[in-house]
Amino acid sequence: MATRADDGDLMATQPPHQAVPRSSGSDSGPGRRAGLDAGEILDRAIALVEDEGAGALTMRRLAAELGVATTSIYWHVGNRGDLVTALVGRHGERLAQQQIEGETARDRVQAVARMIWSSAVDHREVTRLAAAAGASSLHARQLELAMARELQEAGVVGPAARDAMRAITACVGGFIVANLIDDRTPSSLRRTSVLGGAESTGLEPSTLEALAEPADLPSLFEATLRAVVDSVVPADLSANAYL
Amino acid sequence: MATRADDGDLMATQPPHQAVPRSSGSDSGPGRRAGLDAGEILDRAIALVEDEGAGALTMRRLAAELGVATTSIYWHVGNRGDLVTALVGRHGERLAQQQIEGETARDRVQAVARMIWSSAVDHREVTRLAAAAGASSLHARQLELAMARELQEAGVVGPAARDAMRAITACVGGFIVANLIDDRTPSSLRRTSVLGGAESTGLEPSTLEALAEPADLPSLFEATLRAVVDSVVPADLSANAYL
DNA sequence: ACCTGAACACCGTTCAAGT
DNA sequence: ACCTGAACACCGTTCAAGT
Repeated sequence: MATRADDGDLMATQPPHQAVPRSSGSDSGPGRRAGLDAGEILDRAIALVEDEGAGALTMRRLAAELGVATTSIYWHVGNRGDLVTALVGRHGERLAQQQIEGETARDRVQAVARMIWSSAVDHREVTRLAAAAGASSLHARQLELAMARELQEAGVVGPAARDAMRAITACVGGFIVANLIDDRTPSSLRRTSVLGGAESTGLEPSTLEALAEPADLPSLFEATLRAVVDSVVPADLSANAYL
Repeated sequence: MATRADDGDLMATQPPHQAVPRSSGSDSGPGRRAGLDAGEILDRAIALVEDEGAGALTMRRLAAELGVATTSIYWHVGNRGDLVTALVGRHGERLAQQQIEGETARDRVQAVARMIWSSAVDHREVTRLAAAAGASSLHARQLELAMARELQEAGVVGPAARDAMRAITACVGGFIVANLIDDRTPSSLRRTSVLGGAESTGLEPSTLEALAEPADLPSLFEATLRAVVDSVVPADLSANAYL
């Protein structure tokens, strides 16, 4: 089917941006420039997002930041979708360095859940970008794998481990989204938006008043995740090994 | 401070789009046109989103759909942010019509959680739009109020009711987001994306294999929400009223 | 192999002008 | 009171062309 020269030729002019990790000095030919590499572009993009918000990440703006033509980015990392995916993945790998602590396996599973949560809080703009791209799970990938390892320690393996992980990370993700929204919503706005008008809600005044106040999400997170983890991870076997 | 005529004059030429519900025939003057009203615009926008996806909702496209100049929309409903907010709120009110069933208060709380979930599944594009605008909570507002009422029935009032509701809706929201992402991700893509390369993960093969398969989110949702609701809503008092 | 400028097809929004 | 067209300042993306 394929004539021998047909795709070997295309590689140079068609969008490459997949392999090209510019490893060693394999190309020191005459036309060489000091030049960009994908890593530099991604690091600059991460810094831009962290400093000025997810909304600041445009191809033109990033190119200006790098002192380069907009179109150069396409050559190295592909289009905006590819850029965001690579950026989120790269950032996510930096989140999985911390030590996991806890007595029981349950504690360590919850410790990983807490790490996902606090990573998101500490890097909210990257988190926002990842969420907008539907790449939250990619962002937390390394931490999710760490959670899967702790689940295995607790005796949860195979499909059960996947289900446990998915249930826990879904809840963690929900709290993260809630937190992202809360810190964009000025409290003045919340008060009036509980109801559209003044229709009767069938709620007691104390409840109505409480709904206008923000919740303490960090403690709610702790308590709720404790319940979810406990429901999904069996009690530590070593604790009652003597029975 | 304010001279008497300064803002009365502005009302007509400044963006109105707030009150104007075009109630009765209060204006049947000479220059009157059959014309738009905000409700028609919002309904058309909802239909557009449900038919062609959240991405199809642009000011120009919606105007074309209505056979009207783009700028007319601004007069009636304001800018795109206002449009989305109004649309999501309007759609949300249609979601709260169903009957809430369940023996115990706990069951009814969970029934409302399930209604939020299945509404999102049934109207995923509006849900996607709401999520992108950070308006998920507005979308579910009426159902959240219904949940608060059921919580009160269960004896949870005031700040405790708010906290219970926020914890439950955070988890529900997390499952909804997970579901939105799952049904955009072709299964072929999932398989290769579990790992970046082939680094060792410390996971057993059966777990690794399970992670490449999708989870059954609806049943995971049921089981997880049961745990969350139980942890947050005290057991029905009437059940042991005789003790 | 790498980088560029010009061009295209979109966006949301404003505003003076019409009736 | 309502609706319009023109214009502005942005986007992401493609592509022929340079070195």
